[in-house]
Amino acid sequence: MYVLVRQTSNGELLVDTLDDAGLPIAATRCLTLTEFRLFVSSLESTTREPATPRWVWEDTARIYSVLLTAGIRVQRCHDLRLCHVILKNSALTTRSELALASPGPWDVASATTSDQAEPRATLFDFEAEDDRDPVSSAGAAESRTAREFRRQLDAVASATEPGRLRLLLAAESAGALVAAEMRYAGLPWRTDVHDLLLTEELGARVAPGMRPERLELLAQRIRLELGDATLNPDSPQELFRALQRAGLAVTSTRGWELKKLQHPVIEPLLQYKKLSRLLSANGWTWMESWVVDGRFHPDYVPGGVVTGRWATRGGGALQLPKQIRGAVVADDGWKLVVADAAQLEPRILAALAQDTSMAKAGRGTDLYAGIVSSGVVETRDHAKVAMLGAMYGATTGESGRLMPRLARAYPRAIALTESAARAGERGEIVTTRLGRSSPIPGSGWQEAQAQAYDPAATAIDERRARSQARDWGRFTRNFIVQGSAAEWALCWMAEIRRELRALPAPGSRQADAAHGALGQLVPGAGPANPGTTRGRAPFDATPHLVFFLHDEVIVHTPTAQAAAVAQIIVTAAETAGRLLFGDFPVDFMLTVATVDNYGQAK
DNA sequence: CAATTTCGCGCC
DNA sequence: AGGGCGCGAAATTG
Repeated sequence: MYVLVRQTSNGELLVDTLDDAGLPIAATRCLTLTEFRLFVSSLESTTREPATPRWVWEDTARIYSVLLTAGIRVQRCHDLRLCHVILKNSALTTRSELALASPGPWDVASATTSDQAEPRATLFDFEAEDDRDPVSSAGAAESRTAREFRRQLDAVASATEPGRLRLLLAAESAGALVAAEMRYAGLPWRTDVHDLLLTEELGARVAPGMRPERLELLAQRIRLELGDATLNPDSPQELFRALQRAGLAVTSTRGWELKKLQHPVIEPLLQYKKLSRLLSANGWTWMESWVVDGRFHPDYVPGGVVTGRWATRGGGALQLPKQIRGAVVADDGWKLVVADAAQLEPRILAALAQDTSMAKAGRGTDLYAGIVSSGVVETRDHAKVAMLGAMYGATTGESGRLMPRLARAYPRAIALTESAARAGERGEIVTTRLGRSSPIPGSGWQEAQAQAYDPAATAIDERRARSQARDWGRFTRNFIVQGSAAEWALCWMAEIRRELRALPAPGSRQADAAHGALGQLVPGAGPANPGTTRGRAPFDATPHLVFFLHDEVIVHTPTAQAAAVAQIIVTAAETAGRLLFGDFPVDFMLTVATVDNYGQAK
């Protein structure tokens, strides 16, 4: 069963119950949030999967944040905006009505800021009456939203491999739920620990715009070594000129270039860059702007990257430097279960290519170590560099030299990456395991290629065209692996989320009920970080996902349930592997750590 | 002066 | 010396 939900401008919800074909089976109802909460709980508590309804809406980021704030959680959804993008571009649905239609409102770039729980104007900015499609075959009452949903169902049903797309759309939508829930719950963050870490590294906190002591001392050493008393080491231009004057033949001020040089200024300069980065990216200013009531609430953007990876907006959540991960501390009586998929992308590649030799190298062990013990290369480092080179398209250097050996040992895997690269060089699209396709190269790219075939083309034209073609080939080469890995990760998270919700509470029912009631009714009740004043949502008292980073998750859990959580995460990885690759014998190994703070994990 | 681009570096 | 990002400060442009 599907239930289509639309927000009106006055904060009420329009609800349509739909059959499996997406056609309404009852009149539209208009519910307040309170009425809707009762509606959801009546449907979700009495029915078990797969009878549980799938909630269909335009934009999870927008509507679900409102629901979460009202204490409403759902099990499954279909995010029309995210699914539209997939179906519009997928090689599996090219002949569908949806893909063939000229660009419409569903194709506009999402400007969703999901900035807090206010119901904003929706895509169509509709009042109840405006959202009607007069030409709909289902009758004048069918909304444009419902019509889009039917278009999506049709596209899937007529697809080359509907099963894969169905899984992809479900996983993408589940990811959107997870993203909204993680943003809502937030990552436990101890500002006092963060401050301590910063003070150890940089010196005591100073006013914004000032340099903390250790940074100032380093700046003075740099000025001394370069003989420039007024040098501002934050200015690449000034620094570049000062280095030139000191006789250092640099082409930039990048750290990796400086590392190769011998000069007394190099050591303090590299140190300065590192600390300066810490201060500006994750210093006290960051802490004040992004940590609220002991939680860091990044805005995750599912589908924010063309490959299907997530992006984030605000706070740089996908780049939390290792230096400050110690500030991510579990609440008293709680633990963090940190899990990351070991060598995820090579394993994905092995399965994509059905390369049993490569899969075997990773069975029950570190995949790179397995490549070494198979005698392909001598060291783990070589195995890693070679594999990364194969997936990213390295042609030169050490990685390039090792490639032939990899190609001999794993011909199927390497052939797959090569064919993806060749397709991209020809301007063709490539497609992930579940059916997400790469974009068509832009008009500039295509013109440059066409121009190179013109009889009047110069050698420079040809060289530029070849170089751009290779660039796009590296992109498509990586796309199939990165994109399929993102799909695996979505399935993994969706499974974790589902199993966490089904986890029975430990101990007596009374204890659990008391805990839940306290958490719900008493602001600040329950385990809390120092400084936590926010009331806790009901589900915040049970294990829940708090962080995701491409191939890594963190679950915040009461200590008593940590072991069960770890088991759920491991089992979910196996399930995700089967969902994507069926019986193909590839292991998706995890490193799992149950810790008090994120800094202790690996 | 504000808006936009570039640089450099953090993460996977 | 290769893929994907986001961000802050400096540098440049309008």
